[in-house]
Amino acid sequence: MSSFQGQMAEYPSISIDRFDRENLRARAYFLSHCHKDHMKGLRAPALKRRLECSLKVYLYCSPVTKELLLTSPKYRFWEKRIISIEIETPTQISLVDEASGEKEEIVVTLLPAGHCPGSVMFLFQGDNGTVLYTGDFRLAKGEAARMELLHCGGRVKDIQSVYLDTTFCDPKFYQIPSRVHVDKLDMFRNMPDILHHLTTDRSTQIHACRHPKIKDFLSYICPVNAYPNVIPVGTTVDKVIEILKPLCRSSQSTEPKYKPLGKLKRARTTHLDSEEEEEEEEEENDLFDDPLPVPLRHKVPNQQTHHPEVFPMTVVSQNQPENLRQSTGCIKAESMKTSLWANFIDCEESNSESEEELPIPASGQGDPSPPHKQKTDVEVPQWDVFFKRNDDDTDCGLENFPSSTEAGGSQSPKLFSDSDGESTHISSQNSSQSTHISEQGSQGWDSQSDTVLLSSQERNRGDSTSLNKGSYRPRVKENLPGSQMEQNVLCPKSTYSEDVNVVSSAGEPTTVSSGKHIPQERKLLTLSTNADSQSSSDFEIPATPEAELPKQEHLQYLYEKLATGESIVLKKRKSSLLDT
DNA sequence: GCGATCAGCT
DNA sequence: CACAGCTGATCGC
Repeated sequence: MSSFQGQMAEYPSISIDRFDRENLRARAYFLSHCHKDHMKGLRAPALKRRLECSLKVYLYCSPVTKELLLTSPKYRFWEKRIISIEIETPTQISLVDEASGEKEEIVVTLLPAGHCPGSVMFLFQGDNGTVLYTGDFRLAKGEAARMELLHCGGRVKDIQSVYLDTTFCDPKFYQIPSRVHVDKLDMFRNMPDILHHLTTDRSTQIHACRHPKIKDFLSYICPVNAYPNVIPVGTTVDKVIEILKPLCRSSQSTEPKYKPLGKLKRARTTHLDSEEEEEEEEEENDLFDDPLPVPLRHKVPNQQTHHPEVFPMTVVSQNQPENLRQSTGCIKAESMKTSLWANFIDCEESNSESEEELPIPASGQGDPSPPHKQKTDVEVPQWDVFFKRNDDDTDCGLENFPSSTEAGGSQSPKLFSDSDGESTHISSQNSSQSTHISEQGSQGWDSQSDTVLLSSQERNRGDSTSLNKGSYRPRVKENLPGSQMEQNVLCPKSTYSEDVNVVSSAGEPTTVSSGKHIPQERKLLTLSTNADSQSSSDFEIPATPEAELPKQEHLQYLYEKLATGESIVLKKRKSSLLDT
């Protein structure tokens, strides 16, 4: 059980995974994943009343978590107060004290946690430093190194504090609980991509074969402080802290860690399944060489960077002929308030592995890396992209918010139809199973202009897909409440509008982030680029490249079963995929 | 009646 | 062993 009380020392005005007691006064809530032990107080009358009185209070989570949460009638009252944020898309949020009017800006980036569908870690950046809340995470060694958004300029960001899940802090726990099957498929009814890979058959549980060494993660991040969220039975907070202390900055060399993310990524040939390989690769690739490995997709600044210190953030941008429309925006680290963004063009890197290409929407891969490196290829995104995380290097920034990259990558195309308004997109994050689903439209959000997406990955969204065609159906971004919510991508100001904040014209469909800033709105439409094909594949969840794409018949079968309430037992992906 | 908590079980 | 969640019992409001 988590011992975390919901608040972080640096940003006490926000509450994460706890919604009771002191947390009732939070200016914003964050839910890392949809597990009961992280939802304490989330449906309590006290919080319900709070929402009724405080119209500016929202709950931020990943699209998948939002979807899962809202499948329960007990949490439906949150429907208009939940803002989903795409994975790896730095998003600026204004924390307003409704009583005093005091406002604080913070940028949050969701990073896949690999714990369960939709699970994320939260990286917060603001005036009080950069802090990381891991929630429950299960990342293989090396995965942190592949998260661009955890890096800036090729090295790990300067993280003040890490609030982490220390469940497996004890050396004797190397095995992840093997239960992975789900009891109910219904909750995934709106996420066919995920559904296709689930089973209720306990005998065919997906076995987690990674060996988390919650230690590896921390030593890599090397924060100033590390706070254990979970104190295993039989131990004490002090003991856990003692274990963590050697991994924190004071105990490590002060030398900056340089990790060529891109290289790592490139090297990686397999995804989930081969963790070990990943690990090895990682080790091999160490630093310095080749700082700019071949980027999977780099975003190149398409415009100039405005601020020297700015780091690229990805923004979906206008249409560029090629695919990448994303531009990267940059933010200056310290100046969140004024965030400056620069646009970058996203370049894709080619992964060596070629697989099928999924039309990935725009790519999001941003390469955080400084403007210098980049290439602009315009190729179609490759399969790997979906499965791998990009490790581009990055940026920093508010530090870096590069990433959209993955986002892009991860955000994969939408699969199923857009037809209903809800298209689901799942991006796969590689190993981590986190899935992202873009939400559909929720239409009616109220406005909230406080959220801004720094980078947009929208493209990923299926939307983008449509965009290409020009047939883009305006998808509203649901996340953001209402029109305003549009997330603005933080674009470099110059490029786009200045304020990041919000914006959208009301009424208009907000496009996903990227579009937002685009001057004329509807650029989105034009965005096309990225998105391209609708073909985006659906799943990203499968960790392995060979994973199969759900066939129409399979989906049909699933839907029928769901409709009739029958249980579904699927074989896991190992089965063949070949046909698609 | 409902929520919170705990134990037991899966 | 831990995880995540459900069920049932108990207690308090």
